[in-house]
Amino acid sequence: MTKARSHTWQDIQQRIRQNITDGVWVPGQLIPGEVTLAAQFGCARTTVNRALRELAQTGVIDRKRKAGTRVAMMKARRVTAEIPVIRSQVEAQSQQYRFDVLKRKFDVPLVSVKTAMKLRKGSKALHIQSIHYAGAAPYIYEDRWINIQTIPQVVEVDLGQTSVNEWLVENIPFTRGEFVVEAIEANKTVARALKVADCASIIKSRRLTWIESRSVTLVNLYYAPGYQMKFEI
Amino acid sequence: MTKARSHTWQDIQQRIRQNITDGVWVPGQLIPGEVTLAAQFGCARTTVNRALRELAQTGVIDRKRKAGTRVAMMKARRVTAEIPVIRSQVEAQSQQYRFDVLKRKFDVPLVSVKTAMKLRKGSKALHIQSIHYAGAAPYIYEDRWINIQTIPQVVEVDLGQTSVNEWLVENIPFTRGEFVVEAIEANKTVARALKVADCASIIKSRRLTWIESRSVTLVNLYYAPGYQMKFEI
DNA sequence: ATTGACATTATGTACATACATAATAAAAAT
DNA sequence: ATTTTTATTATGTATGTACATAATGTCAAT
Repeated sequence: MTKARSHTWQDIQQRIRQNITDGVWVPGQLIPGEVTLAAQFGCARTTVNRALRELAQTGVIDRKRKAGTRVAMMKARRVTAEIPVIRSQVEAQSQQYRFDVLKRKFDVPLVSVKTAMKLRKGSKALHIQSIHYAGAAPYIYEDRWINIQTIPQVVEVDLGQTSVNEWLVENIPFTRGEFVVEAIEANKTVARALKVADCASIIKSRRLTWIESRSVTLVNLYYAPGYQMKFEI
Repeated sequence: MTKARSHTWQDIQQRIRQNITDGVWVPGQLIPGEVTLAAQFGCARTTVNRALRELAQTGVIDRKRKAGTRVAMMKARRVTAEIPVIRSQVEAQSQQYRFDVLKRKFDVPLVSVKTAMKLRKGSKALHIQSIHYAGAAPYIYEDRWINIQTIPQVVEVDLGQTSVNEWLVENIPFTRGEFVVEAIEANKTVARALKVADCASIIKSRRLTWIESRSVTLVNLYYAPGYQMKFEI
């Protein structure tokens, strides 16, 4: 019996992981309870609990009260990505960042935008269109709507200096939302903005964020051809 | 003084969140220490710790020993998605799932594949190409390489019954890897497989997974036009 | 002024204990 | 046989205590 005398939850977690990757516990199988494991590893139950809790969070195991803990079937994999502000993305490639605001205007949004953002009938929203450049080349074309009911302060922001995006992430600290990615053929507007052919395949992302039940902003981003979105598994 | 007499870490977390969204604590600001907060909320420090720990994990706050805790500047947003097995995706749309294996063969992979998977020079890998259908329509075209050094058992699997993907997720429990998404124009092979025009814009994803330092599989998926990939923020 | 030793401090963790809660199994009532 | 009630059990959480660790500031030695 080798005694690795470290009872950090990370160590316990590692040993549990080991049992799974080594096939000691196979997917679907019930693993020993917390008390048993604690005794086995010679640590407190709370430590085992912490180790298991984080494994459940990342989807390696499934836990249910009374039913116990079993190795996940992994019907789904969780992928995650850090989506930095565009400036950082560009500068990370050691390229010069620059952006142009093409339009900044209060508009009555399209019905699709209005319903998505739960805007009141007839109310206007701030509509901003801009191009982000990496060096001389267009990098991303941005088409954004902002709910000025939720964020009235945004009206005062000087867009010559900071992009709305950066202003928002620095001043509106906590939002939730959805992020949808699809492939499209560039339409005329987008093609002209990104300086690509009309039928070019590009990634479009659509992000809608909320504070509580109030929409903040709806952003459509059109990425220049060749853009890769990277995730971790 | 209203006393919400619940000291669950979720409640404490909610109240801390509230302070951030309400602008009581602005981005970059140092917030009170754990002991202070515990006294304020009338709970144990460990409970505050749990609440703050999870907030740090999701990137709402930044913590450093001795330096204290401050509201994050949110330079980047974390997005996550559940990527289910294709069968589940199709069946979730209440459509019939079916797949065809076009090719299943041991090949010496291209150099790009070989280096990405860290395969030994000249060694073969299992190469599988298949089409996944949603109802009658092609849904995803799959081009996969499997490292048979890592997963020798896969050679025995009957591909008529279960797709390799499903077999892998059910039998190889714990892998890490990367997942890259981009927009491409369908080439001849893909276009024929998905029954779309040659220049059609489609999403291509490339997933490479590892067990420890041994590659498991490299999968290129080509999604039918219109496919949307959804993430949570 | 710079370096190094040391104290200070806020977060991080481990543990024992106690109780809460959800899901299940067993027992009782219909 | 079916439903309802009750007990059981494994996970989930809260707390006090103790100590670990990393980062910072302080003060003395050079």
